[in-house]
Parts: sequence; C-alpha cells; structure tokens
Amino acid sequence: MSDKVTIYDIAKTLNITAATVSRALNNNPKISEATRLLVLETAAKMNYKQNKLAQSLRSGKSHNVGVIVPRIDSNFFASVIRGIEEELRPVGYHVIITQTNEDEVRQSENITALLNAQVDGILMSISNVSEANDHVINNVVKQNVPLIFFDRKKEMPGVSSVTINDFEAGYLATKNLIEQGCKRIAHLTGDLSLEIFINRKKGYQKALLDNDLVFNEDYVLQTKSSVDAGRQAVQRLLGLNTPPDGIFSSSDFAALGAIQELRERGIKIPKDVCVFGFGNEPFTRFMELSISSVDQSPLEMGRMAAKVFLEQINNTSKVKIEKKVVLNPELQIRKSSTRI
Amino acid sequence: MSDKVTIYDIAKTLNITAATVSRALNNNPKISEATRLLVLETAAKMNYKQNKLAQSLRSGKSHNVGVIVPRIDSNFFASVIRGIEEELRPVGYHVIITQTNEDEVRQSENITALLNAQVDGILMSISNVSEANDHVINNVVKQNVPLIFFDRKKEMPGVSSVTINDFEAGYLATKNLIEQGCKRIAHLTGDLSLEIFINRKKGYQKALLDNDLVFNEDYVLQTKSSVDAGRQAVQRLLGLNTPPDGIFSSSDFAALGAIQELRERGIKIPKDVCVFGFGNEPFTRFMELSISSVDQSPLEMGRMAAKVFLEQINNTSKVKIEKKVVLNPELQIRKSSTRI
DNA sequence: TAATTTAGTGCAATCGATTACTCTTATCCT
DNA sequence: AGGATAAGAGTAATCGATTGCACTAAATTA
Repeated sequence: MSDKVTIYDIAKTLNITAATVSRALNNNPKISEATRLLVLETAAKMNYKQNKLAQSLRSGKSHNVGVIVPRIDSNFFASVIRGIEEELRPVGYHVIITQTNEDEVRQSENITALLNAQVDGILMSISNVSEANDHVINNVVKQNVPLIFFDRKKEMPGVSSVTINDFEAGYLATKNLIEQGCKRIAHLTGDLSLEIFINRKKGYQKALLDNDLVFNEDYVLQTKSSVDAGRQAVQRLLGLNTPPDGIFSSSDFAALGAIQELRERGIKIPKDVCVFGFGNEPFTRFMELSISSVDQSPLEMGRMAAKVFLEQINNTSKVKIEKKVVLNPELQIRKSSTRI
Repeated sequence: MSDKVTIYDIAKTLNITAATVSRALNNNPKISEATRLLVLETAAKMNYKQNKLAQSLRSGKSHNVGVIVPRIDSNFFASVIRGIEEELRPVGYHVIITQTNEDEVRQSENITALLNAQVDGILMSISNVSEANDHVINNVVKQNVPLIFFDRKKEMPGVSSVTINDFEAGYLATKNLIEQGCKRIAHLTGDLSLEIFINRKKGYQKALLDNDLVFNEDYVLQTKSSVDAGRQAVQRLLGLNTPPDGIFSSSDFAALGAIQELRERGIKIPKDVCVFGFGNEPFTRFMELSISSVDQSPLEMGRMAAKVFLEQINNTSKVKIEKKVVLNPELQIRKSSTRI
C-alpha cells in the first residue's frame, strides 16, 4: 500500500482506462462531470501522486531550473537564490542549485549535468571566462535552453542578464569618498576577467577624472574577497610613499580587513582614511563603525532573473528575447565614509 | 541540429538498434569493443546528451534530493546547503531547494511537490509542528522516501536526523556566563514547539541548577531571531526589579539587538552584562565588540545529513536505518562574555 | 424516421532509456 | 563433422502520463 499509485491503478479500480483518468485529473472538458468527480475522489482515496517525471518526459518540460553560483554560503548569492525561489515556486518550478567554487571545471560539469537533467533554464553568475567554458555555455544556447546571467555576466548573443550598474556604483562610491575630502583614493578590485570588476573600476576612474584627481596605478590592487586579503592590501598601500586617504573596495570583506588593519596601526577611520565597501553584507550595517557599502538588491535581482526566465519560456514568437536588465545600485552611506 | 539527439538517432546513423547504443554507452560487456568505440565516437560527434528524465522514469531514481529550509538567506542554512551540495554533487545528485518562510502551508506544499517530483530523499529543517504537517511528513515515510532532519528535527519513528547537542550548547554557554561571574542570567528563547529551543533552554536551566542559581521565569523571554526583537527583550528585562547581569540568547541577531540596546543605555558589556549568542553568524566575529556564540558547524551538518541520506539509499537490507547524529557544539568565546 | 451531430471513452502511440529474453553466427571440443 | 557453447546484437516490454484518432450510443435535426 505504500508503493506508488499510478493512473493505471485508478483506472483498474474504476474499470475505465488510464486515458480517462488522465483526462479527468486534468479537467479535460470531454469528461463527464460524474466520471471526473469519481476519479478525483478515488485518486484522493488511493493517495495518488502525480509522477512529474513521466509528465516531464512526455511534455519535454522538467519544470526545473538550474542555478549556478560560485558558492551559496554568501549573503549575496543566498539572497539572490531566495528571490529566484520565491518567484518560481508559485508557478510550479523547482530550483536546483549548484556551486562552482570559482572552479571552471566544476562550472562546466554543472552546466552539462543540468542540461542532461533537462532543466528548462539556467540562471547563473559566471565564475570564470575561459575557452572551455565558452564552449559549454554556447551549448546551452544551442540547445535552446534559456540562459540568464545575473550579477556576473558575459556578453553573449541571445543571452539575457540581470545586473546592477557597476559602473555607476563605482562612480558614486568614489564620488562619495571625494566629497568627504579624500584626494588619494585606492581601489581594491577583483578578478578583472569579470565585467563587474572592470566596470566598478571604470566608474572609479571616471569619478577621479571628473574631479581632477590623478589616477594612480599603484592605488589599484587586485584583492580577493576576504578579510585577510583586505589586510594585506592595506599593508601594501601603507608601504607607498604617499599612502591613500580613501579606499573603495569592491568587496565588503576586503573593506573590513582594510579597516581592521588600518585601525591596528592607529589610523583613524573615517578621519584619516575613508572606506567604502561593496555588497552590503549584513555585518557592514551591524558594526559599531558601520561600513559604507553599495547595495546590490540581491533579492530583487533574483526575482528579476526569474521573471526574465519566465518571459523567455512564455515567448511563443520565434524571435529570441535578449533582455538586459540593469538595476540601480544604492549607496548605503555609513560611518566609515562620513567625516562630518 | 540543435534539437535533442537520442540514442535512436545514433542507432539510425550507425544502422544498429537503440538497445545496442544504450549498452555501448553503459559499457555493457556484451558489446564488442569495436561497436562500443564506434558508438561512443558517434555520440560525441552528434553531441548526444543523455536524457536523465527518461533514465529516471525507467529506473525510478530521479537523482534529485529535496532540501526544505525556513529560508535560504541565512548564513546557517546557506552553509548547511553548501555542505549538502558538496557531498552529493560528486555522486551525481542534484539538490532542489525550497523555502517555507516558517509557513506550515508552504512547508506541506513543498513536501508534496517534492514527492511528486520523485525526489530520492528529503533533507529538511522543520519549520512548524502541527497536525497537518505531521500528516504530510508521514506521507514521506510511508512512500519510503528517505527523510533526514537537520538542526530542527521532530522525533519520528524511522526518520534520521543530524543535529547539534543543543542541551549541551545551552549548558556550556550558560556555564561560561556563570564563570564570568554572572548571577542573574536571562535567556532569550525561540519557538518552544521546536526541540532545539526546548533543549537549549533545558541546558540553560541545568547549568543554573548545577551552580546553585535560581531559575527565574521572568528571565526567559520568547524572542524572534531579529535585532529588533533582541532590543525589545532587553527593554522588558531592564524593566524588572532586578535586571539580569548576563544574557544567553538562542539567536545571534537577538543578541546583537540586546547589545545595541544595552549600550545605548550606557550599560557596559561585558563589565555590567555579559552576552552569549547562538549560531556564530559572521558578524559576531567581525564586530569590534565581538560576540560570543555557539558554533553549530553548519557545513559539517550539511555534509553529515548528505552522508546519512546516502547510507539510507545504499542500504539494501530490509531493516530501516534510523540514525541520530548529534554533533558537538563549539563555543566561540569572545569579548561580549569575557570579563578578564 | 433517417441522417447527423455530439458527448464520453477507448485505443494505441509517444516521450527516451533500459533490459530480459531471443536469435544468429562463429568458435570450440571430441 | 556434428553438436555444444559463447559472443554480439535484435525484439519488444517497461517506466507513467498524455493525446490524436477512432468509436459507440444518445441526442438533435430535417
């Protein structure tokens, strides 16, 4: 009695065919009301559960989407996923999550595995841009599986994306530091093969330019998104002849490390050095010396990505939709960059 | 050329049958080496992708597991999920995540949807214990779908679980406060229909008892896991005739709120009041006044839950495994509870 | 009343992969 | 050389749900 009940079992019980049962369960108008009710009742009585796998095989739709992120245990990605799940669950989609750990091999494997699993779409934040990956990603497009990038994207024909305006974010954060009187602003950047970091840096540079500040290559350090990396970056910056008086970090964790290192050396924040982070991690708000940061509205980003996916799915025309949604970053200006 | 290639297509190309192709792809020894290689080569050339749905339908194994959590955008749950994914990906399982938002209706819906999707197992942290839910959860067991609780469990026959020793955690945290000289220790608890909160509270009580401190009902406040709730709790505690000199909170967020409220009122931490949190959220470590907290090793918990699931799956004997894994909590003693 | 429509079901193929069973050949042994 | 065995491949059923087409009987129309 525990073993799976199928429409055939119901059919046998009622002495009708599975076709009729299927139609009844799907409210097909060709079925008499009496039969329909009888089937529904019997199905409930027998504890019938629809086998989605069979349905998926037949329809070619798995009602699953794959999500690929570098890692899920980061506030940003977890929030994006939350947004995706909340948007897709009500319309009957399940969310499969996979992590790459920034490893391009795992990224390829994940994509392939998701395609094999017949997901109806892939939402991903790219980890790595390499030839091998390009090939696999192109496979997705070739197989007509909707692909949506969020946050970390890659310019590709036929692929939609949801990002924030990283250029603007970099520009505004830097401008904020300038307005606080910073003249020598350093920038902790990330993996420059990724558009987000390129754009944040460009915004930073443009803000300097617009305010007649010189751009100094020595002030730009490639830094991992970790507290330690932030500390090390500051160590290097303090070794320069003219150390910076402002830091725009493209990672909150690096910003935190920077702050810790600066304070340990007796440098006052924001008096001597102002710091601006990126990502609006929860701790930036919680610190006694709260850290200014750029909010990327991850929840909204996830929701948007899901919506774009649904649009693609429901797009009946032959013309492929290629939508580029750009969300506005929001500055959270806090103590670490507020001198007045 | 973009459309799905099946084994029938390969078969037609090579003028053999699909059965042979299938055997060749599965390294069935009954196939000649020559044919095998030919098939493999052709499959690669035609960009063949195995349709897991079809395979799943036939085998009755979806190679998907469902994970149900209250919400994914919490460091704890995200880390658990990370652990689950890392353990299951290498063995070919996909992880479907769903959230309940602590809503019992959504919880039931999610369970049902996952069962319909034919998941091979469900790993969940229970949100709510009610009659309706009991019924649905029992369904899982009845259908012989391995069910593993993590963190928030419910005692049920035939169901495995991975938790930390919450009693011990509550005991040790409270003991730490006592050792720091606290005599009047308050406890911010959670939803007392959940075992975790009951056990933490019991540990707290036992520690008081063992150290000849009186248990005062007024010192126990049911508090949501949020900064605001923590603040409110402190407001109420300070209204008592003899306010506490120590707080053991079963939530880091509430602990943070408590600290903020106390400090705003000029109460010194840890001098006047010591505070101990629960969960080891990242910010507890990052604060200048770092917050003592109980670490639940979420990554390990996720890994363990996944391992227990795999054991169940691979258990060929008819005897059901019912495994209760209890991890040891680890105190992270920090400034908020260190007077010396 | 005869012809035609319609409501309600059944039949059987399909989605793609797997596998127990059957059937050819080729090889082996005495 | 004749029969036994094995190697390699084909046939067809199966997993569960869906759906175009066919069919029957009742209802409608002329």
